[in-house]
Amino acid sequence: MKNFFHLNARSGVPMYLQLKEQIKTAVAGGALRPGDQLPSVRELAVALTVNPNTIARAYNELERDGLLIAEQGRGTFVSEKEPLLKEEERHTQIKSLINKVLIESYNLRITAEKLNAIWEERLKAWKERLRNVQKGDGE
Amino acid sequence: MKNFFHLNARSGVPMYLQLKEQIKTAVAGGALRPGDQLPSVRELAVALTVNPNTIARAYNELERDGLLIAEQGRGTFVSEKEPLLKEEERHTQIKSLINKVLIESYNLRITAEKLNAIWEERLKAWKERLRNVQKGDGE
DNA sequence: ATAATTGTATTAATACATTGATACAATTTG
DNA sequence: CAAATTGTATCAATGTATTAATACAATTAT
Repeated sequence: MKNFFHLNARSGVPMYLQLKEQIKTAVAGGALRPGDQLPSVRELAVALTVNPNTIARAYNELERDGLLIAEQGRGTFVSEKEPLLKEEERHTQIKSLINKVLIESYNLRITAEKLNAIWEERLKAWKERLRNVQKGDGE
Repeated sequence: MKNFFHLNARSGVPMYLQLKEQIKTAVAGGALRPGDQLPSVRELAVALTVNPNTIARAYNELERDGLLIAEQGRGTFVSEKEPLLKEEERHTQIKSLINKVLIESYNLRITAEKLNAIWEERLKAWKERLRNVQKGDGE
């Protein structure tokens, strides 16, 4: 399996968190699809020259979040199930993230109008990407 | 001065970070306006039953970000200046935050359409709030 | 069956972040 | 000018997070 991932031991960000982010991005970007198998804990540990526990921790937390499924003896896969949280909870989570954007935007002196323009631009790019993913070219 | 702030020592989130968030929210929400003086390091430390250094750290980091201005012997105030970062950098920062929203939204199985609906609702509420702040009723 | 491969659990070493105690420095107030 | 008030700096104590070493358990492959 091709290896999307790369860790920086001196970035300040814990390596297991770096990996989590990269997996989430790979799934959201279509590079990893539901059902896909991830590298084994040991294989990836060797490739990234890090302790297997570091990989396991990232996998574990993403399983807890419902994004991955780990099966002992078989491997770890991108989940094909619905997320664990109820729709309302998921909306609450997104609203909270959006609030952070609004507050940060205000403190950066970005007007609501400019912010909305940026939003529309990013969302459009995102939708375009989703279309391409559906056609099959993941990343 | 009325005290907007409250800290939870056992929340897992460091208290100086809790305070930073609350100050940023208070500024963005209009409860604190440019030029307003914040409680002194000691005064707030007593009110929140925490070490003065904890308050000072939050103030310091927000000053480094350009949100506050501290003057020895005088006090700490909400900045009236423009932010330190260039416009392009500020836009980059917001785009990065928006990207996080998009990725998280995808992994939560929220459609782009639904996400946009939530965005428009939140933005509308935010604009409404900004209008009220301009009229003077901060918080 | 046995070996190999996978994820899991336990424990420990280490570094770092957080908070506090205390003293210092600049400005304002009387 | 002296006292009070403000932010700043330094140092130490402590807890916690991160990573690693190692052994265990389940499944698959031979």
